[in-house]
Amino acid sequence: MSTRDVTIYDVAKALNISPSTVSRGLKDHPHIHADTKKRIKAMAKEMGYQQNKFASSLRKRSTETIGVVVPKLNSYFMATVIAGMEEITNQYGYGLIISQSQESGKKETGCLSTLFHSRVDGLLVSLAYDTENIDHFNQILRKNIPVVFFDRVINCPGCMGVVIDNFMAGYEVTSHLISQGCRRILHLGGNMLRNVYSGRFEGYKRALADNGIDFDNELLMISELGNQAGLDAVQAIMRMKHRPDGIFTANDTSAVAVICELQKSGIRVPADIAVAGFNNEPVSRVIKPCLTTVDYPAREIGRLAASSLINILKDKGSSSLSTIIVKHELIIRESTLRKKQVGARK
Amino acid sequence: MSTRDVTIYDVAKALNISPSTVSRGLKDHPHIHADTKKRIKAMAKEMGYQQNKFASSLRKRSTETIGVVVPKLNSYFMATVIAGMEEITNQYGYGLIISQSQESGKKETGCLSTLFHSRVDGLLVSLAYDTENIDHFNQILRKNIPVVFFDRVINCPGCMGVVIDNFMAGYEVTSHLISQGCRRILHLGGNMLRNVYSGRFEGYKRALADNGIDFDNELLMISELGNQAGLDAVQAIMRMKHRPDGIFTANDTSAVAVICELQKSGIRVPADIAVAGFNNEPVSRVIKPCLTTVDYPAREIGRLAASSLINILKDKGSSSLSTIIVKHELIIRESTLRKKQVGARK
DNA sequence: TTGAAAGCGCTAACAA
DNA sequence: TTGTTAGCGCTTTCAA
Repeated sequence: MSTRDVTIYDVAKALNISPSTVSRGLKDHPHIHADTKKRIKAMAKEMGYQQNKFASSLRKRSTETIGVVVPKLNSYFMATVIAGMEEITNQYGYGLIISQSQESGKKETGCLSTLFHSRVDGLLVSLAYDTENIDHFNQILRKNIPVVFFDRVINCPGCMGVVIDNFMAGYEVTSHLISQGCRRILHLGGNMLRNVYSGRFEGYKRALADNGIDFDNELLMISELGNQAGLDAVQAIMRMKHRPDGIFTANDTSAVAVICELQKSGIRVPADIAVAGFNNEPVSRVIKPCLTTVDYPAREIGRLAASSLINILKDKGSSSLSTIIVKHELIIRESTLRKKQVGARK
Repeated sequence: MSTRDVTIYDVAKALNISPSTVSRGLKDHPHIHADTKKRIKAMAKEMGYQQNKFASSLRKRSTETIGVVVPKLNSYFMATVIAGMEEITNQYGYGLIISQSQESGKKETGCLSTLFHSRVDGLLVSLAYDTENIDHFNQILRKNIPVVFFDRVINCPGCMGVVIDNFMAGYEVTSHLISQGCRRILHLGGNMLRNVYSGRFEGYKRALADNGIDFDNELLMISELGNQAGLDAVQAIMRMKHRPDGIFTANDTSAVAVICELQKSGIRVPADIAVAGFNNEPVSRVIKPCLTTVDYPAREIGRLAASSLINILKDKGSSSLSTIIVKHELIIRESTLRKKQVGARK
């Protein structure tokens, strides 16, 4: 191909010093004379030296690379989380390898294996929809590669997690619906293996209980929370003899689909049925009526997950690993406002 | 940390053969006896051998890694393009490093430099909104690292591009608006340095001309095509003495913002003003009226870009580099249907 | 068909 | 404060 790269040997020769001194000088080793450092850096720059990361990784047995596994990339939430991660990792000189599990536990296994073989130093993971256990992490955990989960976490010895309080958020959404006069609230939830969905559901149940409303199993629907799920849910609702007067869906995508379909069926939102979603995706402000939802501090989650991981990587053996809970916010909009009151709008 | 990795030396020792034979056997070198290969592979598997990519990269001076630079990750379009790329690159054993320029030419320079230092074998790039030239590619091009642009391409000696026919798409959208009785069509466009925006604009102009409508400079607005741009555009429209009867925006985000704001201002869509967007993002089916837009074959673009790059990488010197044009499709929905006719709906 | 040996570029233990 | 030296694990040329 092209001309060979400049190496520390070339720089050393040009300066008439040894390669190791160059290596040390370049990374500000304390034992090198300030003048020498200056000369080394100047010469390196002049000659267009750039470090060969493979040689370095090979030697140091560390890659300065972090693997990221997300269910999908196509949400505003994920894009923002990743931007937050990049912000931190770039600061510390780490690179990011991003891969999508496409919500499939099987593909997630593939992603992990690829990242493992790329010898990432650590992992940032949000689990796929249908991941059942952490067997596919064994290989990684055995090697003591640290893993920080975010958003969709799982109980995993020695791993950290960054989450919101899904229970509380679910509780708040449901309480809000109740405060708007809803008594039969349907919950459109996801796979209860995922903390985010079980948490929201438990919060929903507790809010019902705290308000003296019995939980009705007919009003719980589990799905993958996509567009189709929204349509199906409305079909089912239309067939009910005793329809709900409120719906709490575990994400915005399905909430939007539900609202569209309800409206098509001649049902008014929120007058007949109030609808609340989750995530505060931009689409929640496009749909009419605007969607009540829960906001996540996505960028902050990304930053926290990344800096936690880097802490572990630096400290090597930092113990007291645990879970970080960041705060969420209930965003009240028209889709649930049935009483003429001043709600906090956004 | 943990136990050392299994190397080809370990496998060789276990089999009482030489490391070079193991290396060859593992990659199906033709000169190795079939039996030996079988034994090598079996033993490697049994011992849990996994190749050290750094040693290999260091030696071969190639990383089997492809760098991807995109403006932003938060669209359905990009997520799908990337999924298409992964599909192909995984097949050929290449890894992907994805980075976001956040629509900034300056950050794009940073991304390229990082990827360059990671010594990617090739690059897949969609340019940032305000990138002015290809100076920041010099470093990469000088090293003969192949670059394939997609969607937002640029004229660059020796580089390939994968695009849709933006001119034709712009022409079709505008012609459609005209067929719906629009005569004063406003174009909300982007930076004309970007092929996608200049193409759409030129198509718009040509359609006007072909229908005997003079291009009116007052009806061209350039912006970054975000939410705010939509609001601003409507503000400006409201102040016009002679308002447009149709709007063609260069993306769906701004089209959606425009429709919301028009409706807030008491203007009916499409009766008073018809609105068409571009990209067929999912939100185009949420907004009411549903948005007329142009569909891109995102996954296909990703696949084509990736396989083109891999072809170059394999063939080493493959010339006749050029541009691949994939087909788009005008999706007609309610936001532009002003005449009672049967349109192709989707 | 297989083996020996050199070296990719860097780091770090040890020596000076 | 700087230098010497020995690898990290792999590929590949040359020789057998």
